[in-house]
Amino acid sequence: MYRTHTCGELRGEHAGETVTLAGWVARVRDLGGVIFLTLRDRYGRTQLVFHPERSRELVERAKRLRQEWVLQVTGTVRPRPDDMVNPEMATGGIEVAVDELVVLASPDTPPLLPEDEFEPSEEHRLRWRFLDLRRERMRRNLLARHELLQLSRRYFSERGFVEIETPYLTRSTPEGARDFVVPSRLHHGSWYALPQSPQTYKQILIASGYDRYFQIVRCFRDEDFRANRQPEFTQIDVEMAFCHERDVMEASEGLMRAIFEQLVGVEFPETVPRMSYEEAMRRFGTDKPDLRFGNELVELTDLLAGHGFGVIDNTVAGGGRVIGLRVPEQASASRKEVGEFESYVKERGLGGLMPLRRVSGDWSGPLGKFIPESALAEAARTLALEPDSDLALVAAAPAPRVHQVMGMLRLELARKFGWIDTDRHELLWIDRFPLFEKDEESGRWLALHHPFTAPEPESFAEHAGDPGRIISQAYDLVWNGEEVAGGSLRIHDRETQLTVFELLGMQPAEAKRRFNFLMEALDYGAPPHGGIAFGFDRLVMILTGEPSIRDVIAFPKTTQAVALFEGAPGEIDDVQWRELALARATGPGK
RNA sequence: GGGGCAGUAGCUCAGUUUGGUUAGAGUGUCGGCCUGUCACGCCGAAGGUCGCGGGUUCGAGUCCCGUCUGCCCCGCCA
Repeated sequence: MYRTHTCGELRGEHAGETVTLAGWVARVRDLGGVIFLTLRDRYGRTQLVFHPERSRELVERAKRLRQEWVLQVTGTVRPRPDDMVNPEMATGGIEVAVDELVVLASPDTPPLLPEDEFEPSEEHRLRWRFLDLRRERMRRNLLARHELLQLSRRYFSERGFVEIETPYLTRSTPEGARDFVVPSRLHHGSWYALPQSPQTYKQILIASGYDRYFQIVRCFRDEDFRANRQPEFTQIDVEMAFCHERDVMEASEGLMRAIFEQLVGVEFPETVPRMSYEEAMRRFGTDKPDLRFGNELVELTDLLAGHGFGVIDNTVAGGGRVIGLRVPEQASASRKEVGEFESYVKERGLGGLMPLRRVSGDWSGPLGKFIPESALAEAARTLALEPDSDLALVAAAPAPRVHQVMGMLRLELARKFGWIDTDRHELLWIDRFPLFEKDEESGRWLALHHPFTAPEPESFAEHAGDPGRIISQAYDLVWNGEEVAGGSLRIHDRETQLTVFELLGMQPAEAKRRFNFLMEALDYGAPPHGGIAFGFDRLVMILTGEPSIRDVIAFPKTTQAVALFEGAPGEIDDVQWRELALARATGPGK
């Protein structure tokens, strides 16, 4: 090796030893006589000293060193003078007095300086990713990711789960997200699809008798991207045979316990609460409520309707609801501030937002004008509104949109007013999801989770004629308002699976064509089974506190799905076009 | 598909509201000084397609139109 130690390991106990280090120049402090230099590698940083009394020639050579040069140095470890100890540095008690210097690389000034005090633009960081990855923050993130990968593998492996890889070249599935597709050279006109998840494969593995499966696996979905969504992302995919919901949840909670205790360093809750989808939507307007703060949605329909206030009465007559949200200590919010909250909900499809507050004994605003005192007082009690202190924001609109938008407003207010205690960690399960939801455009029923999710037997029998009311045996795990895992018990018999396909508008012949491989597996002895998949990147985001998924992935894509560093997607050459029997589309509509 | 923010020196930004002399700062780079710094300090210099294209104007970084790129949000993401 080029080194005897790393830049992060030398301490006082090494004093007097001759060591060899290798790394990048973080900073140079040339004092004219003596030169200090911070050498960096992924383990840490160590101060080097070039002293004229030790070697004038070395000091002269050290004068030419610049940031990000790669060095190998040999020297003596010595304790720093007492008043020169740097308590900020792990190695701050020592320094290495250099006797030999080898310059292993002397690059030009790099376009991105990893030690820079400024945050480079994201475009620049992605273009020069290899330099960006030298930065302390990215080093920390990638190492946290590594820790979670290892912990997860260890956890499932030690509990008898077998990691089995499944294909990346697979067939396109009709439902769900848009597929990334790959043309076949040997079968012109046929295409592979990259998996949106290994869902069908893992169910088949269960039918094959691998009764506990897991895989840390890449998934691909060609949709629009966000701060927490990438075209390719990683899941911890888990499946179990002979299990109930509770078994999958316990296995999942075990992983979360390990994460809390070993990586986050907080105590794991005695029980992880469960909440139905219906309750979550009603109380928080979302299926992934953030429980680190309160200020829940408050149902005011019955209190505020029927008093002759047109805005409310007309909405309620059309089946709408009136929802309020308490904003503590904002009774003095200006018209402009309230206007900003109103535009926030208007941009998201609500007609308006009414402030409700009692200041010096008077109810202000349109609600105060149209609603009788007694109803307002009751509404204030329901909201726990403190007079002369709190503000409430009230919206009347069709459900469930009014809940969803007020839920978004709740999060927006939490960010704006700092309601979130970032040291808190709140987990909960959301269950009893509807099996189907109606696609507004086509009017068709779509699987809310995926088409292999088992319905709850009673509701399946009871609501055969009303698919919207069928409840599924699906569950999501929510951590601090992020959906970090989602799973379900699966259908394990052909009859139920065909019925569900049919409700989704798929005839048996079509179902056979598309999913025959799964149907056959169900025919020949599939045990009851279920599973879950964790959004691995999102777990790392929460662990590191990063707001962007791109900051926990070594080589991510932009929101336009472009890799700025290596330049993907890119052209293919004419030979490839010919071999794949592809032709460029021309003319309008291309 | 829709809405919003941004693009000026290698990098991070000011300047754009109200068009007007030579487009500034910090940092980095280069040169000089400095023997205990740790974002070392001090002095000096070089460094610009104001994203790109078009328009208005005597004159455009600044106003108008178009376009590209990055980011955020809604829709979308079983």
